[in-house]
Amino acid sequence: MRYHRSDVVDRAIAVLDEYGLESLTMRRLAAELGVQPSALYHHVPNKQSLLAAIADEILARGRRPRRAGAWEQRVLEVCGELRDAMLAYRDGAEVVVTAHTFGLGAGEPAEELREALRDGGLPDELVGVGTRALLHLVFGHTAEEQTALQAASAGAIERAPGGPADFERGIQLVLDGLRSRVTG
Amino acid sequence: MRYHRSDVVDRAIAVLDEYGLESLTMRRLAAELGVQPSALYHHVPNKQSLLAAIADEILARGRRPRRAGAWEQRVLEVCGELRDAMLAYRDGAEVVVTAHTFGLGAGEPAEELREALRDGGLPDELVGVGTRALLHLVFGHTAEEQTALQAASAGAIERAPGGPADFERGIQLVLDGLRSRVTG
DNA sequence: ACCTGAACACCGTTCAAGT
DNA sequence: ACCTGAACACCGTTCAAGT
Repeated sequence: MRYHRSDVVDRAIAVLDEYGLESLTMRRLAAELGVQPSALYHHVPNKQSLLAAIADEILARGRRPRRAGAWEQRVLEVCGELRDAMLAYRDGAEVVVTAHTFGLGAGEPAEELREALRDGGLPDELVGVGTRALLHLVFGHTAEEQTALQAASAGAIERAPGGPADFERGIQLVLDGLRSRVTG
Repeated sequence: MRYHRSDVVDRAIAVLDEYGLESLTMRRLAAELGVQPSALYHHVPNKQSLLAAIADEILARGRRPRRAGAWEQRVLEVCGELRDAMLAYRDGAEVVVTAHTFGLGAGEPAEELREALRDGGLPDELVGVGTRALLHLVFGHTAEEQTALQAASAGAIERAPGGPADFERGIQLVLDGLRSRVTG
């Protein structure tokens, strides 16, 4: 059987979700596809770019139709969508955050946030600062929440610090800061 | 010659700073110390805990005397200290952020931020949300800034999006959000 | 175009044995 | 207590050769 790049990415996400990031090796993925490890390099230049493709696909799968509303509402919607998308797969947050830190992927959601802030009437400079702040909050919170969730489900009964309520409160904090500059 | 745990951590930081995180292997570190790889396991239980110890040490080395001042000033001071500490070593941000995401280390700076927010008269619930938001901002911004800096110095002449000015603006955004709830 | 087979240059970690 | 030597069970990636 012959595979395409998307088959490789899809199967990689399945392996990630079932066995975790540390088990997602090129050799393991190849075995899962019934193929030699070297065959993967016909579909993907290396592991790093495969991980970037996985990150993009995880975010793409989490996309939801946008309900119109005030710009603050749109920001909350985009941030919530990002969080849900990452939490939908085991180690999803780690993969997405790592890819983003190294300048790969997550360009689309950033653009959507940027637009919302522009619609809010913020000066260009604040749009950039605000967008980055929101993304860092979403990524940081979700990564922490996911490791806590996974640790809890693995038996280590820790406190659950995050959750959707704390998540929204953090975003609201930044929104308040932004609002105080457009209303002031 | 016989080593102690702190010698191992110190040498690991030196290797990290000179050759980068991807070159910091147990085998490489052992060679650097003139010792067999297995010898390291007498000083450290595994690589993960070594990385956690490195993260703690990097933050400890960045500690500065605290100048008294308003609580907002103290927050800015702590955040700036964290950023500088991470930027002081190659891949320092990645090591510290990863350790923090997995629930290891960075407990001390979190406590200091928490105290500052309490001194600001914020209700307990906001102290928690605010502290986490500030940490995520600092970690996210610094990680991104460091990869950009290192990519730039490696020849890929990218734009420098971060820098201390953008950093402070992001923190100020959260401070504004917090202030709007204590003054309101 | 896509894949196999075989190799290269590595990893983290364990464990009996030495001093 | 600290270290050696040797092994175990893996990695990512390359490359000539096949179809």
